[in-house]
Amino acid sequence: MELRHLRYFVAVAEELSFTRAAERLHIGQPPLSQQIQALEAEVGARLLERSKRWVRLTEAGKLFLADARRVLALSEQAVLTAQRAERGEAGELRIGFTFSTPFTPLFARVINLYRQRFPQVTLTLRELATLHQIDAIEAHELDLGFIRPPEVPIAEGIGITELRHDPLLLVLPASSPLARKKRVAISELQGLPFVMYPKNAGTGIYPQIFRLCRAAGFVPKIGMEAGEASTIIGLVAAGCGVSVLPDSFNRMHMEGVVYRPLADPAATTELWLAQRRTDSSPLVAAFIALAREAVSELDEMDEPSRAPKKAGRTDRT
Amino acid sequence: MELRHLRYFVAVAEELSFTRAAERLHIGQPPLSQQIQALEAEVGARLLERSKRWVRLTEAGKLFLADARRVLALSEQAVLTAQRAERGEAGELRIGFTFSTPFTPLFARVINLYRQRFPQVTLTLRELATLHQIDAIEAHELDLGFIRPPEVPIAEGIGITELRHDPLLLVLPASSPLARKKRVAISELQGLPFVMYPKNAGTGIYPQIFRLCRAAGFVPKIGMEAGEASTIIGLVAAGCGVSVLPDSFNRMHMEGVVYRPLADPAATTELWLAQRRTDSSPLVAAFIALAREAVSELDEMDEPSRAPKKAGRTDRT
DNA sequence: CACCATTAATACTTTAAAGCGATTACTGAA
DNA sequence: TTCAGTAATCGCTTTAAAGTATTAATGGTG
Repeated sequence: MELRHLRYFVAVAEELSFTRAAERLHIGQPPLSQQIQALEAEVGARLLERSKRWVRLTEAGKLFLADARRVLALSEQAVLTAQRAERGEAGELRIGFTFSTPFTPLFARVINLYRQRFPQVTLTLRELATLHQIDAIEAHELDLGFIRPPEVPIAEGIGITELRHDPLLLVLPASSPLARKKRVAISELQGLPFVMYPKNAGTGIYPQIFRLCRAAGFVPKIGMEAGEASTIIGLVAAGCGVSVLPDSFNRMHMEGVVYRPLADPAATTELWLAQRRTDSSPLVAAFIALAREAVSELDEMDEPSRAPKKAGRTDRT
Repeated sequence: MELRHLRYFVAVAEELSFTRAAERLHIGQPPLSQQIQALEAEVGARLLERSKRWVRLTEAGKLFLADARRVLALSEQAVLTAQRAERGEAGELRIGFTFSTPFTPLFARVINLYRQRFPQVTLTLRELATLHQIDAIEAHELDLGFIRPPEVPIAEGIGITELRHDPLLLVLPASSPLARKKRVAISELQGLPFVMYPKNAGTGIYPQIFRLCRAAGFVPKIGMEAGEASTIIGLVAAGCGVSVLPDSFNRMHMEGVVYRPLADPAATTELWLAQRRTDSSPLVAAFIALAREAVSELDEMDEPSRAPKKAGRTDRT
C-alpha cells in the first residue's frame, strides 16, 4: 500500500465517481479503477460499492476514509515539520552551562530570546563543568556549551565563540579596611583567608586565583570551601574571609558585603560558547548568531561611553 | 512521496547504515540510496548526514522519523480497522490504563460489562502511564484512557470523566511499630525510607507523595525504586521501607505486609476516564455511559449507609 | 421499446521509475 | 601503503503505473 492509493481512494470517496475523481487527479479513469481494486485487494475489504450507475462507500470504506485522510494530513505535516527544522525553526538543542553562567545577564537574555524566536525548538539545559561539557559536546551529548577558559588546551574538534570578557570581582566584608578603596591590588590580599569553591569542583576560577596570587608573590590561604555562590557570599558577610567571583555575581546583593574590582588587568574571566566545529545544524548556527546579537545589544545598553570590557566577538574557529 | 519512502527512511534511520537497511528491506543498496535522495529532494530538507563511514540523523531527520513512524503505524491501523468492519465487527476501542487500574473492581466490571453488551467491539487494552496515555489519545493511538490526575494541566483537547475517589493506602511491613495503629498520619513517616516507582515513570503517585510529605514538613527519603507494584510490595515485605499505593491494591495480600489508611484527608487518588473531546464515536460514548453506570452500581453495593467516597460522576468536559 | 448517454471494468500498449549488478570514490584502520 | 567497508554513480532490466481503445451494463428518453 502506498500513499497514492490513499490519495486516489479519498478522491473517489469524495467525488463518488471514478470519472470525476480521475479528472481531479489528472489521470485516466481505467488506471484509477485498477489502483482502487489493488487497494481493496491489499486491505482485504470492499471499500466502495459500485453499480454501473453510482458509487457508494461501504461501512469499511467510511472508516477507512477517515483514517486515510488522517494519514495523508499527517504525512504532509511531517514534511512541513522537517522543513521547519531545516530552516532552524524546530528541533532540540542541548546546551550546557557552568555553575556561574546563570548569573550573567547575557545567558538569560540569549535563552529567552531564543525561546521566543524559535518556540518550536526544545531547549535542554544542563549544568556541567567546562571540561565535562567539552567531552559531552564531542560525544554528541550536547550541542552547545557556555564554558569558561579551561586550563588545558581545548580539543581540536571544538569551535569557540568568545562572548564576554568580564572582570573578576573581589568579594569583601563591608567592615574590611580594604572596602574603603575603590579598587584593590591582588598583593593586598596576602594573608587574608579565602572562601572558595572546593578544589575538585572543576571550576576554572580556583586555579586562576592561585595563578594570580602566585604572580603577586604569595600563596592564597584557603579559609573555607563552599559549593554554592550564595553560600560563599554569606560566609564572606559573616567575616570568614574574602572571595573572588566573576563580575556577573554583583547582582547578588547581601547585607554586609561589598564588591570591588581587582587592579590586576589579568584578573578577568571570559565566557565562551563552544560547539562541534563540524556541526552544520542550522539550530546551532541560529543560536550562535543570536548570542552575538545579544552580546552587542547588551554592550550598547550597558555603558556606551565607558568602553565596556567585551570580547569583541572574536572567533577562534 | 509514498509510504515506500517512509519505510525506507525508517529502516535507514534505525540501522544507521544504508547497507544493513537495504538487507533488511530485501532490496539492493543503490536503489535505497536513490529513494532516500528522492525523498530528501521532495521534502526539501536534508534528513541524513552521511560520510563514507557513518550515517547520522539531522535535526530535521529526527523529527521526520517520529512523524514517519506515526504515519506508518496509522496506515496499518487503518487497514486493520477496515478489515474488522468487513467482518461485520462493530469496531475497535483502544483503551489505556495505568498500572494501578486493573486492581480496581470498577475497571474489571466496566470492561466485562462492555464485552458482554457489545461483543462485536474489539477491545484493545494497553498499560501506559497517565501522561503517555494523554499523548496517545491525542495522537489517535488510543480512544480512551483510565488515568490518574496528572501534575501538569491537562491538554485542551482532552475531556475527563471522574469515576472514583479512593483513599491512598500506606503499605507497611507487619513488623513496623506503625502497623499497630489503625490509621497513620503522614508526619509519622518522616525519616522512613520509601519504596517508589522510578521518578521518570510518569506515574502521578510519585509527585503526590512528595507533595503530601512536603505539606507535612519533610522531604521523603527514597530508599528504593521498582517498576512494578508487586515488586514494591515485595520490597516492603522485605523491610526495605514503606510505600503508598492506591486503595485498590488492598486486594493484593502478601505475607508480612499490612495496609493502613492515611489520616490526611488529601491523601486520596482519583480515577479518571479520558477521551478526545472531538471524538464523536458512538462506541466511546457507550463506553463512558457504561462506566458511569458501573460507578453508581458499585457505590450502592459497596456500602449504601457509610457514604462511600465517590466522585459523583462530575464532568470536566 | 429501442436507442443513447453514462459509467465502471477489461485488454492491451506505452512509459516511467524502481530495482539490479558492476563499479567508483572515499574513509579510517591495520 | 594497503585493505576493508561504505555510500554514490552508471547503465541496464524489470516492474508496475498510466494511457488508449473497447466492452458491458444501466437508467433515462423519445
